[in-house]
Amino acid sequence: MAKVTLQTIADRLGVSRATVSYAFSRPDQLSDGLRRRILEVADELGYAGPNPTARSLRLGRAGALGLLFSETLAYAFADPYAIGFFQGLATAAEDAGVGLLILPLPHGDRRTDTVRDAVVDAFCVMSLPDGHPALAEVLARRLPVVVVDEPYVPGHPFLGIDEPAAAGAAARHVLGLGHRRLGVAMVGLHEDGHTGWADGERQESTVFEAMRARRGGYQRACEEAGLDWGRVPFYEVARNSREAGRRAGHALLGLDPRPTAILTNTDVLALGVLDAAADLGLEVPGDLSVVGFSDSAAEEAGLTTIRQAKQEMGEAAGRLLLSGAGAAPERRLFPYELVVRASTAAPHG
Amino acid sequence: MAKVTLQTIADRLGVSRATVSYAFSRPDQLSDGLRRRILEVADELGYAGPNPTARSLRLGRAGALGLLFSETLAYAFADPYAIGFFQGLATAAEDAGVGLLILPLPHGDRRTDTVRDAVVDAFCVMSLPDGHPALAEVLARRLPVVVVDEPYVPGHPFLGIDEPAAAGAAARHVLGLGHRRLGVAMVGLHEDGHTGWADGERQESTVFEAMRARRGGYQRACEEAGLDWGRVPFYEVARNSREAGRRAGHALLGLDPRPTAILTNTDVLALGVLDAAADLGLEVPGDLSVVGFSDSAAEEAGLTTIRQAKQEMGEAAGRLLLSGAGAAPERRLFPYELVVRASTAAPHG
DNA sequence: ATTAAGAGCTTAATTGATTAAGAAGGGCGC
DNA sequence: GCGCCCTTCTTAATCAATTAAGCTCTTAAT
Repeated sequence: MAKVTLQTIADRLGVSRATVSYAFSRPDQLSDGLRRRILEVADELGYAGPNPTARSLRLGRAGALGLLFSETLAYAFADPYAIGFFQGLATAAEDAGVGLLILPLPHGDRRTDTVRDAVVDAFCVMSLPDGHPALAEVLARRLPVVVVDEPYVPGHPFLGIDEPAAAGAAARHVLGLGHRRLGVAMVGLHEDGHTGWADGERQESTVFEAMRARRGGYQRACEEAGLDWGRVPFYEVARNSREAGRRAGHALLGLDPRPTAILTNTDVLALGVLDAAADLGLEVPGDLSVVGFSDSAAEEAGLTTIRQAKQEMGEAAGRLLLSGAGAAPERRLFPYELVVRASTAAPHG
Repeated sequence: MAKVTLQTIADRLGVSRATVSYAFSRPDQLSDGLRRRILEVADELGYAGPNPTARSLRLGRAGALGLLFSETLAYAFADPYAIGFFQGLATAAEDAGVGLLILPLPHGDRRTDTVRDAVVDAFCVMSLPDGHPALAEVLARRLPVVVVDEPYVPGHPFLGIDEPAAAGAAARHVLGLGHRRLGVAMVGLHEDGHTGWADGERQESTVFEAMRARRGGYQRACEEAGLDWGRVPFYEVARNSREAGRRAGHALLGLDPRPTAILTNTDVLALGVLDAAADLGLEVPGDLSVVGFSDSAAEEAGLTTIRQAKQEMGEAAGRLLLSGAGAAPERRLFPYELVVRASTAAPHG
């Protein structure tokens, strides 16, 4: 079963390759009879149809959108925020009839062949740490690119939220309720897999721009409320999992004096903190207030959080890339919203 | 800014195109000096690197796995079972350093250009209804294909579970607890968007093979227990959502006599049934037993369900396709397991 | 001095299509 | 009978690479 190409069929019928091509892609250029015969022979020979790669080369379009995400794919699919974004992006892709090519970035070994070889028309980059080699590789491809959340790349469209403001809103909410002993649990500051207390230097050396900005928002709000940021306990975890959140929760709640409010930079982490509180028999929000981020897993748990329009962002990213105007260097900040639920209240006492 | 190709660089330097190609892909074939000069000029001209499409054409590999799913992508990303499967598939893709191309199947208009044009090395097809045109299109591509869950395509590898047996286990569980008044709520029987009671004919004319098999498993178990299947109320919903499950729940629980146990073919639906029970002030499992399917969203809710190894299935599918032996017509049934939690108990007597 | 080996580059075939432009033939009006 | 248009097909350029094989020189060994 040798390879069957347009030429094979052409030879068999004694017609030119062009004719066979027309039979598939431009029926009006051919007499019905010949066309039928061509399709018949194609079927007989087991022709798989015009080779998409060759077609793509000739037409100069790939029919796919590339998606880059900082984490392993298994992880990406486990993150409710990412999933929400994917949904939006997929909707845009679907409407345009193009595929969505999810590109793995081998963690550890930092080869980026997969970016170099991706047959796509544009790239959507989401949450890459500063200086990640994949970003350079993407830019080298000179295709339309839009970056979501981080990092900001001058000259390319950017989609995100006003991170410091959003984080500030979360912090001011609990401060406004009267809390003075805050604790912070954050994931995604570094890529070294470290879990534990983070001092000022570690906090600021974050390689994830958005997380850095978020932290800055917390700090600013605290300082405006007269708190000494240096005294706000700050726990860093390596993975955005409920289990990691629980660990952070235990660390923070084990302090003396115990924080009365804990800020987290993801909902998943916040859920873990709630678990820790439950472990210790603490009432939420009576003994402890908890704030999440992104409104991705918060509703059922009654979690106060910052809502982000993740689906809208995904769709906007897709449309921007597919509109061709994908290169317009636009910095678009989406609205966020503090959603107050049952996980926050004034401290007693 | 005209297009820059290998040739542009070659011309500029007065060397052959082959030389420039070697500079990128086979450094050992070139003197260091020339190679450096080539890379320099490439940079200067803004060369985007060897064109992946051309490369792919020449090398005969796409570096991507195609994934087909019956639903809209936004929906696929909302389905915990699908997500679990994706995770596994993505892990395999990641290990092999290939991308995962998610292909939208425009719902409604049934064009399948996207399948025809997909630049992939193999296809993974998941849960397609009988006779869906996309399947024919996939088979026409003559690439390695593996089908997951449905439909079974003779001559191609198939991955799934023993649906009738698994469904039977779910049914026998409640029957064994002493329930005699069962109700069934199922999604994904037809594509006509119908929600309501399904008579025998509608039940059996299901276009989704796996769901048909599942239903058969329920029926068999009921009949073996001496129940008249024709009297078991069967409610069909169009979408796999919690809201749809609640609707089904209300329909079933509004019957007189009221069922004491409800079987559902997804966990999401089961959660909706629990909502309906709560609406009506019914105790679970005291007044009502509920069984889900897939163990995709069941743990937190304490739902009794059938656990499927979705991640393992995804990984197996990926490895099968990437091993090249992807054409081996294997029919592999994965283990399932009845997980009994707090949503089922004996009916009170 | 002669030959073999090796380094460094070029030639040319190959991958599998699309499509503008041209050519051959038939039908029609004048 | 002549020119003109239309249909139907062919020719040939093009898309952007990879790579086996061949050609020149050096260099080293005999």
